[in-house]
Amino acid sequence: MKQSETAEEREDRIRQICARLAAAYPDAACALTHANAFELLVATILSAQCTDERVNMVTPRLFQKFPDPASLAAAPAAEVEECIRSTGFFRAKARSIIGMAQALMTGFDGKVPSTMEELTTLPGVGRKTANVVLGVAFGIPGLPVDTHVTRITNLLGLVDSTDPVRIEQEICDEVPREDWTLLSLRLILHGRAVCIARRPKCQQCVLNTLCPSARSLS
DNA sequence: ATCCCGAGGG
DNA sequence: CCCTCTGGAT
Repeated sequence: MKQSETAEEREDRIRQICARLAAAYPDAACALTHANAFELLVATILSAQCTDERVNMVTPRLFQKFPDPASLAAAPAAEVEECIRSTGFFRAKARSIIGMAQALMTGFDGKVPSTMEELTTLPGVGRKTANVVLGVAFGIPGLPVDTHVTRITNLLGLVDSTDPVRIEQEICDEVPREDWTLLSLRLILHGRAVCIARRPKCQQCVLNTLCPSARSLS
């Protein structure tokens, strides 16, 4: 049986994990196509339980028809639903983005707010979506915890929880603030390319020797 | 805990 | 067929 690592060993392992991810994904960036904070907010809401690639297929037409909060706030639900159908959860997502746009118009002068407290008052915007917008659009450090971050941090033995808030707190507590946003983006890239949920490619994983869940052969 | 919901991979 | 995809609201 492997005994639990000391605080120092853990700290060092986290540093190495961050370093190897940085080397593997030096140019990590948000993959959601967007021209401004409003578009990013819409795209991020649409990305729930859906690949970013598919979101990018529907947003050009959506933003052409509804380019700003004012037009989206006044959009017929059926028309929005038709635009975003292929992203799944289309009725709930249409309700969310239209309601979000209306809330921007009535409460925020048509502008996307830049605080966690304000963002999470918007329909369809939870902590994960808010963290994406804060980090990518406003450069405010945060750690969006999605399905990939949840899976990988648990496999790595850095956390033992599926509670996003708890994961965010525990990881942020041990990683420099300026690295939070990129770490999240890199974990997501890693989760898509290597540490795939269904069948992790442990043989070609740069975190192989740092991961208690790694298998040497499949 | 459950629902929302389409699309692609294995 | 079953699982998963940058979740959030009830």
